[in-house]
Amino acid sequence: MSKGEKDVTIYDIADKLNISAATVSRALKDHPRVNKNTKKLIVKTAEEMGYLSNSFASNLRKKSSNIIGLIVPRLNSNFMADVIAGIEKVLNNNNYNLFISQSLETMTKEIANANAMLVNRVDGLLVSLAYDTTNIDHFDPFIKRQVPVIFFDRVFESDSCPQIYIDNQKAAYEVTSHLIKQGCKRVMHITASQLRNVYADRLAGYKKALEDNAIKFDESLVIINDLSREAGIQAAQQILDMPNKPDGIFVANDSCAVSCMQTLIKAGINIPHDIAVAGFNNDPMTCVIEPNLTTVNYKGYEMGEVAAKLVIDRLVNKNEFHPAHGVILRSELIVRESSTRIT
Amino acid sequence: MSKGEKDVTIYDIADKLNISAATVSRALKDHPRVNKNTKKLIVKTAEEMGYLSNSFASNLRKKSSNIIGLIVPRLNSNFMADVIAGIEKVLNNNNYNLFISQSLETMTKEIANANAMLVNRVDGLLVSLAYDTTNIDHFDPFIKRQVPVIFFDRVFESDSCPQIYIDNQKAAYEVTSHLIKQGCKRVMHITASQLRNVYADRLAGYKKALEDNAIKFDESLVIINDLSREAGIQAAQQILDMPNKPDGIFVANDSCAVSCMQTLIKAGINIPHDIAVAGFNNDPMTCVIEPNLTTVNYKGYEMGEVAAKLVIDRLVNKNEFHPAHGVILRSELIVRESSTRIT
DNA sequence: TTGTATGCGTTATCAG
DNA sequence: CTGATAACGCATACAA
Repeated sequence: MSKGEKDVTIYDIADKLNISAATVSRALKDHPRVNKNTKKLIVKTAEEMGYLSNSFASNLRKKSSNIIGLIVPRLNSNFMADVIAGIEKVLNNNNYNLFISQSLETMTKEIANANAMLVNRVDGLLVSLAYDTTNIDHFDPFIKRQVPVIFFDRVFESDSCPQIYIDNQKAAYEVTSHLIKQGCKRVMHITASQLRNVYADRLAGYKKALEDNAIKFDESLVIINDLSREAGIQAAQQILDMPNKPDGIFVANDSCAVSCMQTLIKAGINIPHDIAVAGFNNDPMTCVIEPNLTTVNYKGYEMGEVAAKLVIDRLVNKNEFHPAHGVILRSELIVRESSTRIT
Repeated sequence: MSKGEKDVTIYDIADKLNISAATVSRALKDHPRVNKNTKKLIVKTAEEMGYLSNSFASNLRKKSSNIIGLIVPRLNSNFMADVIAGIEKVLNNNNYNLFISQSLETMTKEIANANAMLVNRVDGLLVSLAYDTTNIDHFDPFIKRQVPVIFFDRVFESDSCPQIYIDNQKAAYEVTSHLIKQGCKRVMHITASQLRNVYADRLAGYKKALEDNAIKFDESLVIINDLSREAGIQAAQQILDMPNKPDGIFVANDSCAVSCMQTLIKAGINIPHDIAVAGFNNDPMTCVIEPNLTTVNYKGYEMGEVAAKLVIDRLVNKNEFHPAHGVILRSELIVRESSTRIT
């Protein structure tokens, strides 16, 4: 071991100042009952000696890490970036750190991530679920240890875990109704794993809108894929092969909607006149594609803030009764040219 | 404290089995010199009792966390997503965990992130610098403590920190030469903070290409901004106001290039015929904009892998001499319609 | 306001 | 192969 110098501890500071380590510890934690002058002196010498509190020891003693874990399907979306920014702001303001990981949409990796969070003893966990997660047993160890687990966006019904999300059914209802109002008679819906509330609810909202407009639900107009760019291209090809094409498409996310649109346009389809298209999420890409994509906007930043506040609240008021179990946030339909037939 | 049950420790397991805690510890760490049967028994009872190793204690004892820190300017780019995926793969295979944070392009936040990493005692640090970072003093504490710090993409010249990047000057030279070959006489360059190698080098490559083509460098054809979407729009407006417009633009990233292009097109400029445009990074957006954007591609995944391997190597071969100080990765020009005038 | 003493849960050393 | 024991560095109950 060629350690340059051994780490400075509170004992080293205590020795140097001829006081007890306890006083040093208290001073550095800004404990109220310690003499102002000695406190100042201790802080100063600690600085001078290059002291760094050993979080391992401190955590061991306090049995808490001040770290919040975050597990999301993917990091590289604008929505998730906003969520994380919101979470970070709140956590930083409350002296917590954030431990981030992504499941890449697989339950296997989600479980691995959860285990890493467990091993590293996060004080709380914020989760948005992967596509194929069928159960949430991997979060049981947290619940058993009283570590709050909070779901956001892609939630899971569970008494032990608060949930934060938007009214996906209502949003999808609005999108579909809008397409119908624009004259669409055969609206297709492209979405993802029905295991996830966000996609199941959007399908439900789509169905409800059809029903309310006296349009019979047609199973063959629903495509379930992974909403990737490639899946959008494939879906478009499938549509192009249909003898009786849809005249409207509601895609459950923007990037898939965009690649689908591109492929249709290349094949000579006029959007919105032959087929009107709408997406979901209000990704910046929606304003790059021509015609600009109609979509649903909801604020990730706010969702992140709410999630972080909620976990902190659980941590601070550990033994209190928490009535609020779910928080529903606002979303809004943004109509653009990809679906505008009537002006 | 209403802790459901106290955490199970190796002592609890030892008591139950009437053996020593030392043996339990060894068995759980798969130490070779422990009886196969007792080992099996210990592992089984640990499982049954819901034992979870206390990483605080373990880390304290071992003086290492098996956590690698990662500080990046932003998480929400495709490039960074690839980098992170590469890092994660390598780290996971080597039993390390990843602690991610973003500086949001400010040195202030970068310093805060570094401090968090320090406090949480990461074993190594991977960094891509923020726009306005003027020095790397905030990484000194790591170096002093022999914690390896490795820069990638946005690097900083420093003897103590290995660096991984692409040859930005060469890439920019190729882009600029390409535009010139397409007939551009007045190529504009839009880039960001010259504190960062990636932007300084790209400007240098741009200048070199001009020089080699006997085009005089014109200060007024260089715009330095933050390469955001908004900056792209502003730059376009500035261009539209110019009496003597450029006939080519090389933008140092794709999202700024795209918003700039959009604004120009809306104003009636024909791309590529009035102005040819090229970006940098090969973001998916480049294939959404019409005409598709010429750009430079480089593999983030690979860069992540290399960075992670390097940090692990430093950790494993702690006291060895490490000759390789920098790694330069490959990049390639991808020509698309936004810059194609000659076919 | 300060000091003393102890334990947090592991791992490593040394002895058997 | 196993056990006893001593750190690791900090925070707190209790005593002064």
